Parts: sequence; C-alpha cells; structure tokens
Amino acid sequence: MARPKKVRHGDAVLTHEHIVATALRLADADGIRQLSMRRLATELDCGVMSLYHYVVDKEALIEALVDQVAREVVPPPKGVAWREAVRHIAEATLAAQLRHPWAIPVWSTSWPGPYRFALVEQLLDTLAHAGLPPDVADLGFHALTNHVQGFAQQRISFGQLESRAEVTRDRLEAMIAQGKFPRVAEHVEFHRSERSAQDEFGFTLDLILDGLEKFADGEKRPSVLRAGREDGDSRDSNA
Amino acid sequence: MARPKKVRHGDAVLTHEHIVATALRLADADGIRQLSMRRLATELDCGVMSLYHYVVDKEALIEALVDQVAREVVPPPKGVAWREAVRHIAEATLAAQLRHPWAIPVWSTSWPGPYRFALVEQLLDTLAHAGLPPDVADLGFHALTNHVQGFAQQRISFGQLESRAEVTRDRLEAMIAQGKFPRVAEHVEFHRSERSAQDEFGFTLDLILDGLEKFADGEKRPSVLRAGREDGDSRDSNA
DNA sequence: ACCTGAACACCGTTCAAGT
DNA sequence: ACCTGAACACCGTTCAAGT
Repeated sequence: MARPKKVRHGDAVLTHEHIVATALRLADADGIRQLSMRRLATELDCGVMSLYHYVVDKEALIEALVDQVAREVVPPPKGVAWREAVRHIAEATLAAQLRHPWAIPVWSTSWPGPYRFALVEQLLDTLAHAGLPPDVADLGFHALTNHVQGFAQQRISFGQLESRAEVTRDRLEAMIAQGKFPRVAEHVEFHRSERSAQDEFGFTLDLILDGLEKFADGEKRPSVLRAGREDGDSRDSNA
Repeated sequence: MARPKKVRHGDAVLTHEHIVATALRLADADGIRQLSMRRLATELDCGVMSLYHYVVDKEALIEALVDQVAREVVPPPKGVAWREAVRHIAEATLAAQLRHPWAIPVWSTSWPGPYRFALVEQLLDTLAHAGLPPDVADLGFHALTNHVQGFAQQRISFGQLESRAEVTRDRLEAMIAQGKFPRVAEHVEFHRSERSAQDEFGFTLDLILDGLEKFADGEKRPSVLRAGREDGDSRDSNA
C-alpha cells in the first residue's frame, strides 16, 4: 500500500517483455477488442504514455502479441517424413490458434513477427524437401496455411454460434426456419452431429497432401503452371 | 443553400437502402476503418442518431455492407457440370471480394446476411448434386470456401505489401536481408515473378476438386470418416 | 533514458426531447 | 413514425514537460 516513491509499477519493472506478457493475459481473458492501451496501462499500474517507450503503436503491440502465439508452435521432430512434418506443423499451429482465439482474425491481417517468419520458413523448407516442383511447393504452402487458417476461423465462428451468443443462435434458427436454405440447414446439422467430431481437419489436410504428392519427383507435371525454376539454387541478393 | 425546412437531406430521403449504398461508397473509397457512423451521417447530411432508426448497430451496418458484396456474385448458368458450377462460384466470389477489398477480413467474421446465405446454399446444393457422400460434400464446402477466402486475403496482404506501404515493404526487405529465412525469400521472389501470374487460384481449386471427385459415386470410401448419412432425405424440423 | 498528465481529435451509443 | 442534440463513456496518440 505504502510504496516507495520512485517505483511506479506494482510488482515488476516496465519492459517490452512484461508489457507483451500482460497484454497477452488480458487478450486471453477478455478478447482483443477489450484490450486498449489505457486498460493495459492501468493493469501495469503506469501511465498510458509510458507504453509508447516500448511499443511504437497499438498495431505493433498486436503484432508482438500474435508473434507470441506463433512462438508456441513447437517444431516437428527432426528426420520425420515430410508429410508427417507438415501434419505436425499444421496441427500445432491450429492448436496454438485455438488456445488464443482472439489471434485468429488478426493472424493474416497483422504484420508477421520473427516467430511467424520462422514458422513460415519451416513449412516452406519442409515442402522444399518433398521433391515437389518449386512452384507446386509455393502454391501448396498457401493451400495448407489457408486450410489451417480457415479451419480455425470456422471453429470460432461456429463456436460462438453455439455457445453464449444466444441471440446469434436464434438468428440462425430463424434463417433456417424460413425453409429457403435446406442445404444450409443440413450443413448446420452436420456440424452439430457427432459425425463432424471425426477428423475433419485431417481429412482436408490429407486431400491437399495427396494432391501435392502427385507432383513429387516428376510423377505428374503441373498442367496450368509453366515449367518450374531451372536454376536449382538462385537465392541471391535481390529477393 | 436555402433549403426547405422539412427536408433534412441533400438529395434523397433517408432509407435503409440509401444508407447502405452510401456506406458502401465510403468503404470502397476509404476502406472500412475510415467508415464511422459520424462520417456516414455527415455524408448523408443527417444527424448521427437518425441512422439508428434504420440500422440497429454499426455491426449490423457492416453485415448489410458485406451482404451487398455477396449480392454481386452472379450464379452459374443452369445445367453446367458440377465442377464448372463450383469453379464459377469460386471465381465470382473471389472477383467480388477483390472489387471490395475491405470486405475480405470481415467476410468470415461478420454474421451472414440473406445474400451470403443464398450463396452458401448454392455451393452446397451444387456439391450435393456431385454424387459425393454427404459428409465429403460438407467438408469439401469448407475446403473450397477456405481456399477462396485465403486466396483473397493473401492477395490483399501481398498487394498492400507491394504498393503504397513503402514502410512495410522495407520491413520485409530487412527481414529477408537477415539471411535467416532463405525459403521465405524464395517464396517472395515467386510471388513477384511472372510465374505466379499463372493460374494460381485455379491450380489449388483443381487440386481440391480432383481430391473430392475421387469420392464421387462410391469410387472411393472416405477413410477417416464414418459412413455417410443413411437416410437420403432427412431434412426435417429440428435443424 | 525513462516516465508522465493534459489535451486533441476522434469513437459508438443512451437518453430525453422534439415534430 | 421519424428525427435529433447533448451527454456519457470511452478510444489512440501528440506534445510539452518532468526526473
């Protein structure tokens, strides 16, 4: 209660690390929409403007926050087959995102920090060792990340549909009750059934991986794409 | 300048339609972040609170806005093969989204309006006529929409990377210059090359469609999924 | 170097009141 | 029914000033 004059913060000194950790805690607790610079400052027991000595922007803060989530993704064990490595990365990324649902909508919107860069590098490198034509690897990368991202988004959308948001749930019921959207009604039913508790994520993942594997080691030529890179190792200066 | 006492608005009477149309124009011009109830009211030459007689929320306004984008997606011609129909829907949705880039991040976040419901219904119905096991159709639906959504997102991300945002561009250059992410550097190079101007979108679309087609008419059984619905037409009451 | 309060230029929305 | 200004409870950030 009676605290020394010079020390402004309750327990810890103000650092970038401490700020980000606290912001992460707030985001996990109340979602990212409730996270304001002012609320964060109050939580840290400091003035709002003190934060701007460690963080250039609110946007930069959120970047750092998302990067913390990317940091949680543990790399696959060394030496596993490429399909297993890809599956590991995909599942670990999904799990990390679902642990921090607020991060899902901002994941692709915010600028990637070092940990997300490393994650991207890892997936690209895994695909580069799969014997795929380089262009197929580049396109496969997006197919895979889009699946992870889309699946996570869908999970939280349907999640908040089914849980607390009773109003939203009623709105869906009303839409369906019109009878104009029978296929949508069936689809919602599918998501509510135990059938969808099966490995939905893995199904589409395998579909993509199967599709990509066909191009491995010249088994199949990419039809719509021009010939891949001729030069095997041209990663020089101007990238 | 001297306008009649009773008429508050410059040119048109205040209606839901007119409000949404004006908001759409503002969003197209300056992006959705610049769109505020106050700015919209100024543009419509009315008091801010007048808007709340036609729109319950800002959220509801944005829902209506996104639904206008969904409305622009023209259905495929009747009678075409299912793959062509899916391709048409996917391409038309992507085109509409790219015409209104502000809609892309909010597309999956905001509640779907009637036009987006109709669009979903259309795609589900197309897949239902493809001879796929129902569960495969339901999962394929997400695979396809995730591809469209992810591709659109990727386009605007890379777009704003390459264009006006010089700061962001420099940040990417700096990240790459570290030399720690050679695969990312190659990947960025791929996106900048004419190679990626090929039909990237269609490649992954075909990959998904090929994968799904294998399950058509019992050619292949879904391995990770339980047997599909037994009852052919059970779309009754409790959806 | 690190921290800060006051002030600026905004937000969305509630409320009570007008016609 | 339709419209509204004032007020409330917030925002992120600039600036000038403190230690």
